[in-house]
Amino acid sequence: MGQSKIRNMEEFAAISGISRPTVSKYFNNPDSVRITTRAKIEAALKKHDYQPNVFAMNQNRRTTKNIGVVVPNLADPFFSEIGRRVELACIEAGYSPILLSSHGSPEMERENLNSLRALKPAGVLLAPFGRMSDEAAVRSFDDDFPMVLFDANILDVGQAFVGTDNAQSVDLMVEYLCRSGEPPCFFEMKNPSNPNANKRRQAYIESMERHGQETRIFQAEGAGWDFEEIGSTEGGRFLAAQSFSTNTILCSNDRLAIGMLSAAYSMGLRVGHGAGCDLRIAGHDDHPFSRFTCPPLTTIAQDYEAIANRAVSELFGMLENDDRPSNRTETTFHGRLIMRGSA
Amino acid sequence: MGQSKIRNMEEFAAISGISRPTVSKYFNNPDSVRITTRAKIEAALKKHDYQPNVFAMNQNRRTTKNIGVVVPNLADPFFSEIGRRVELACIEAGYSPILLSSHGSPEMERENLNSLRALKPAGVLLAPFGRMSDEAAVRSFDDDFPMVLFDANILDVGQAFVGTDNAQSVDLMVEYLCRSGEPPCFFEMKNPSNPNANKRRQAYIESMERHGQETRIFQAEGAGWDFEEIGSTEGGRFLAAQSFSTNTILCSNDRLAIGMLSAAYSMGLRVGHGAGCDLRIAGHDDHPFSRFTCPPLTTIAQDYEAIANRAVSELFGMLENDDRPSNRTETTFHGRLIMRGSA
DNA sequence: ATTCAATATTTACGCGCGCTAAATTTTTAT
DNA sequence: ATAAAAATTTAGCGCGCGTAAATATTGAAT
Repeated sequence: MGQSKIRNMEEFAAISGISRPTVSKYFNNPDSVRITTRAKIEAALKKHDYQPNVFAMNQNRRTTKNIGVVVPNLADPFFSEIGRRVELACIEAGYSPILLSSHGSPEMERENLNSLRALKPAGVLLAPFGRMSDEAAVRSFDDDFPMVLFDANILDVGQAFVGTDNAQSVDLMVEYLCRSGEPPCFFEMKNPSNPNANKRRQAYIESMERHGQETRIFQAEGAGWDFEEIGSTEGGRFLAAQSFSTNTILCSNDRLAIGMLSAAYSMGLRVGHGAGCDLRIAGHDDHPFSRFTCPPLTTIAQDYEAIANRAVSELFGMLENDDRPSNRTETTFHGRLIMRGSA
Repeated sequence: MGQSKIRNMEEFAAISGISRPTVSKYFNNPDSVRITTRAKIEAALKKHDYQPNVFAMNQNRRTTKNIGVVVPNLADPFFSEIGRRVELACIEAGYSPILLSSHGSPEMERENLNSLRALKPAGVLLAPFGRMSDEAAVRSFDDDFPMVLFDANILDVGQAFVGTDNAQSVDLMVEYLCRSGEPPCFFEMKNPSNPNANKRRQAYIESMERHGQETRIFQAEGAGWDFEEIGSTEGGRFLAAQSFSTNTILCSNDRLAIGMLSAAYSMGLRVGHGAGCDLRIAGHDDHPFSRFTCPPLTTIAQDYEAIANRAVSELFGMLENDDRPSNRTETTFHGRLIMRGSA
């Protein structure tokens, strides 16, 4: 392919022996032109490799092929992993994902949404901060563009929500922990950065009550996204003070758990469910690195793949039907219990 | 700000009592118009909040404000961290970074560069795969756009390279390990995904020779980006077979080290430099999670901030002078030895 | 007040493509 | 073969802005 330089669609159309509007149709949808003309165009394409000017296209089209993908923090492996999958699914579907991280700052989430406006996205996939999000900004964006929320829900925002069923997943863990040893204490941040934390606490409470157990919640000070640090420092403080009333700790997420594992190690506490162990620690999310902690972390696996694919297909469903269904859907996938050494 | 809806620059110019081209000049560079007209424009801006259409701008400008940022794998915390910093530095400078991950696939690196072409980027910051990169594609891109390489170098590609001085950093570690205990074995992948690996091996060899020590290199099978998995499986295999000829292992990077820590733990080996320890393990990079391994990982910290900032400033230097200096620069920053529990 | 160069603004045109309506051709169905 | 349907072509406007060249304005020096 490709030797001569073609300036624009006009020239390319001339070369391929087809009129410009038809060539334009072809690039919008190759199936919309007659098979023979399609062949001609593609033949010319092989010899001259031309592609339409993106800016001119986007300027004149009523809708672009851009998909905004906004996550709160790409430095968190959870979001980099799910963001990655969402990105690939968009490409697969012939769209151009634009991946934006808010770097842990709700304000930048607002800025990101604002930048996206200028790109006239066909739709947006947003993993919001939740209650820390600028709700007015998010709602306003929702009014103007097709939007699907994932990971964290906001009441009535977006045409769909896709995430994990925290009630189910936490119950699974609580049930396992109660069955296999002492009932779990719950360790979390006092002011969690992620709204799932609240659902998980609630799920813990309900599950413990269902098992006839007393709830024991321990909240760490500190804000931000340095979860391991908080888990290590604050969790270590609780450990040192022997505050936990059982030997089993369910952490609100894996990153806190990793921090606590680190604290326990440094205190010489032996973590695990075997004989001679002092402590059981469990997490939630099945972070990419949880398999390699010492001991490996018992946790709940979120179905990254399913969440990403469903979020994308929900959005593309709206796009292709070109309507915004009045019935907002909420899809939650079950978590899977991953039993490893730590609990 | 902002009640009425302004369609285009024409309307906005009318409202502010200035001609459209002057308004256009203003948006290109507010300082380029007379102070009195600038005041008028900004007054109008306060009342009507308008912003120029990005697509129309980019179509007609000879150069956009887009900066392509391409990294091999955002799922690797090293790249998500350095990518993050590069991104922020670009925004700071008034440019629009477009962050693209190649998801571990050199082929997608080529595709990413290709997609970038369509966006007429003002410049590109590329962390290449190195020898696995499609060198022709990278060079061709280099011909057409200002480009700065970071993390991994390719001979004579890009107007500048910014990275870490592996010779210095590895030597620092080797020196420390030799001084404080048995000389290190070197653990790496046989077919490393990252070109720095080769430099580090070379640096290890030279440093060991300088210290009058015999070099001992152990290479793991396996390819791809699941470094922890490889470190755990293959590293564990070496450990089980007692292949290592000293009790000290320097891993080519932290992720391999994390895997090996995991293997050592599962085998009941005690890692550290204290009394009663069986093994010392050290890494390289100071991954965000290395502080929280068990034991915490002794490693070399790369200066993420400095690398990101320098790469960006090298690029913007070229952009603002609007010339491509003939003298290609290579900047490497020193690594810092981070002594923690593991070695 | 006048002059003149420096600077700012306006005029005029072009970028590359989407979209539409009407005219024409080609294909499909009868 | 013929009519109906579908696809293509012709023609042309519009999108929102950048930019070179022409013109006007400014302010300092006479």
